[in-house]
Amino acid sequence: MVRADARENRARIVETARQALAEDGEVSMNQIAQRAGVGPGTLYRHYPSREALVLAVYQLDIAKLLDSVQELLQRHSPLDALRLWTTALVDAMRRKHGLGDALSPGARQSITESTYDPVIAAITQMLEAGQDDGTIRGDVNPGDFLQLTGALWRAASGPEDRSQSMLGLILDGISRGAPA
Amino acid sequence: MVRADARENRARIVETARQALAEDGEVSMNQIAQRAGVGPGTLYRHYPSREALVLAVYQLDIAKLLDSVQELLQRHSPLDALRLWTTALVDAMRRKHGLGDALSPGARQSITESTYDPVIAAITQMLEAGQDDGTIRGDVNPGDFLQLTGALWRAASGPEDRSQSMLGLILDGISRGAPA
DNA sequence: ACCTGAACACCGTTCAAGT
DNA sequence: ACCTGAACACCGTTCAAGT
Repeated sequence: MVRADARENRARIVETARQALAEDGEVSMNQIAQRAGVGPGTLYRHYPSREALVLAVYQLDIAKLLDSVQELLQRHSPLDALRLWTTALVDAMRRKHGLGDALSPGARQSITESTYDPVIAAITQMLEAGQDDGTIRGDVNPGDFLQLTGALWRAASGPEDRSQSMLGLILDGISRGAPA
Repeated sequence: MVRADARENRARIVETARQALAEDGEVSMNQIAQRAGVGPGTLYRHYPSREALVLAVYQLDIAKLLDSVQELLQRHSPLDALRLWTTALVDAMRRKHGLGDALSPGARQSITESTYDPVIAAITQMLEAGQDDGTIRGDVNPGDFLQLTGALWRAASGPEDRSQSMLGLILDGISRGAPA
């Protein structure tokens, strides 16, 4: 039986860690515990290592990203929604890789696999919105788009971040009116 | 006036750090000091921060790399020498970037600039050796080759390391007999 | 002019004691 | 069933004391 305070602590810890890690990727575990208003022992009870915590944060990031699709499509054009969403996705990928060798290869792979299907679904949804209103070409494959996202991440992690202009090129390419 | 023991300590510290960091990129400063047989204070007298030390190691790496050209050309064919040398260069680039945000952007840029000319000279030397014995095309530009090296580094730092097969493609491309 | 090593504030992590 | 917080071994870094 999981107690209510435990459930609330758990949620507050990830949320706090998400903010703290966004501000400074090197915040200490004790600082996160303090900001979340729990003892260090409680933090470790829920997330037995730094790796486990950052992994949970990444999964929360992805979950929030998936939830954001609806709102983005309501407030922006499909192309702009796709641009904002992809930028956020690349940021999350960078943070995951920021873990460096602290993350076991197996864990990294399994998390990537477990998020593949919902990510494809989100991309599909935005592409279809653009196809419906005629701003995006009908022959764009969601898997291809995700593949290009990998290139964006590599560019963003490179010597100088050229990912925004690259993303601009890609979005031009999938726009209706662009040559096939 | 710089004392003899100071000069020796300095040299032994970088060399020790080079080995220790190669074995484990997260060795502590105190461990390095102990392995080098000096007190932590001495380490910090010569290299006032972790960043300064790793920077010095990187410069030593590059220096050793430049010195190795002669020997590589004696023991291997020009193409093999170029392959081994480029692989080592990409490794050094990866280690430099492994510093992450711990390295100030200015320091990273200035070190890259200061090593540019000698690196070009080394590449030129190996290309010319291959042109002399007829195994490398005569129209290969050293700057172009170095540019491609950047792509290799990005590939090596990516999700799966494809840099060796990419390097193979590049070397095939500059071989005599390959179409222009 | 340089080296030594004890010391400082802090790190990630653990665990006995509580409720 | 869970939380607290003192404690452990260690971290990067400093600095008074020595030679």
